[in-house]
Amino acid sequence: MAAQSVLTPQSEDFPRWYQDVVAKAEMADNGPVRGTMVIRPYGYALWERMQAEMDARIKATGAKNAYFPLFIPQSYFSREAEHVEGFSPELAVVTFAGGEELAEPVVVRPTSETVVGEFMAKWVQSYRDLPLLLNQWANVVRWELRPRLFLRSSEFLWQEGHTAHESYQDASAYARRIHYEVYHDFLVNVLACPSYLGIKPASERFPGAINSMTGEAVMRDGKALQMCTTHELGQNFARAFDIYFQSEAGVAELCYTTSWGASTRLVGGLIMAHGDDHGLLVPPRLAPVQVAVIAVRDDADVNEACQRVAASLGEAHVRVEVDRARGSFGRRVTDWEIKGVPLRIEVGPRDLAQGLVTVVRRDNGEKTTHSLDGVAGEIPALLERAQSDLLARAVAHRDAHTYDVTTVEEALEAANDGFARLAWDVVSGEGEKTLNAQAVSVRCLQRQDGSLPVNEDEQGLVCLVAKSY
RNA sequence: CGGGAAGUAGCGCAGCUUGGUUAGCGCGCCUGGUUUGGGACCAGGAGGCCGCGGGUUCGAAUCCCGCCUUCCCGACCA
Repeated sequence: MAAQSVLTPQSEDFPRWYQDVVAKAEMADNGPVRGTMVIRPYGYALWERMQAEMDARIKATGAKNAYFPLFIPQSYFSREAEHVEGFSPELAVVTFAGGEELAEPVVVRPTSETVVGEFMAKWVQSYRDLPLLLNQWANVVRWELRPRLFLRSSEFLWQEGHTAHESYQDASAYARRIHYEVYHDFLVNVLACPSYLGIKPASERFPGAINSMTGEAVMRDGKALQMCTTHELGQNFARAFDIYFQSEAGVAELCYTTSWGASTRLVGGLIMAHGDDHGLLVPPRLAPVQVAVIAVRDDADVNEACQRVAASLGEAHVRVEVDRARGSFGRRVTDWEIKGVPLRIEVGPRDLAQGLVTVVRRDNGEKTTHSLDGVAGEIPALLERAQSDLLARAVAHRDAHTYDVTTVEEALEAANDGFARLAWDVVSGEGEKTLNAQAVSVRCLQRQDGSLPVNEDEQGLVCLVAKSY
């Protein structure tokens, strides 16, 4: 029966494969306005799972959710020189509303440091009010020149954290905590995406930040994708928005602030980090549907057995969906594969006659036979094994596509297939320009042991360079 | 925003070069039946401002101009 592949093979045309997956897995459609995106239920379910996992981690660091307005006075942006310069080109500005020209144009938020800063200034009076740890789940708008579903849309969904602290040390420590305990932990343990953590070189820094940290993942085609970002804003925004507090000694002092975000781009990252020619591959801990219980035939006994298995899985807190036999078996199997559901339990009359069902792993195609009564109990362990195998595969892929080199020329060569790692001294300055001219950028700087530097001034740093999305 | 490609049914495409009556095909969709252990089959059926606007012409999917959108490669970027 060997059907022709439903998706364009990755090796033939990776961008086309990506679009095929987005469409065939029913994740998203282009919106009517350039760069906008309609997120379909399956795509949104994936995002909701990401939200749930990240939200729990964010709250565990002590931050609380709040919500700030979509519209920001344009004047707020001019208060921080680098910020306005960095964001001006991609702002959407409302100049006309309620039937008339507005006295002051209103910006549709591209990020909320400014408006949050304004209110932090109001809420922070004393050192006792610090740290102030806020997060919001919101949409933002950036008028991007080259949109791609999930990876870069004019409007996207994200979380943005904003915090204010007494000291540089406290702000810096908290930012690093977010980077490790929220983002890195989520990326590794849920998304199974082992990304490189590092700091951005000055050229790639967030407008207004004194330091930007990033998590850079390796996609299946070897390109880089920034999965998250954490900024130390120093006192830049505190100064611009008068975020002062009175210290224990009774002196007015400027706060240190941070901001950090992860967006619906992660859905694109999920696709490109794990997907294969059969479609998406969703790590079990993330999957909105972890197990599809598939009725091979629309038969009373089969359906009853499916319901029983699904019910026991539900009791074991496994996210499960039953696929009754409406349509051909092969078609339904293919559809679940495209959506990347980690496990299928196939229930058919032949197996059932012996009290058996078949379990199939999406990641490696492995089929195993289990007893109808016992299968539900074995699923959690199978899901965990699939999760760790997926992570191991991603680590191997990352390592296989990371090349230690010594010159800018070698780095350029390596960037055709992945990341190049080399001494930052070699690249800093002219080298970075040379790389940029070939669409290769410095993704991040690390210490030699892979840990996060304090800043770019540290000696002996290495940089990871790659082509990126 | 620069360079390239493309917009014809939900999706993928043919038709356009050389303008000419009711615009085709495959998949999908609907109805009925047979099916269902890896994208099923038969029969019948629905579905089109040929991206939008203007122009040329007796006549435009087809030729010309403008715009919009999508895709690829860059610059901007989560």
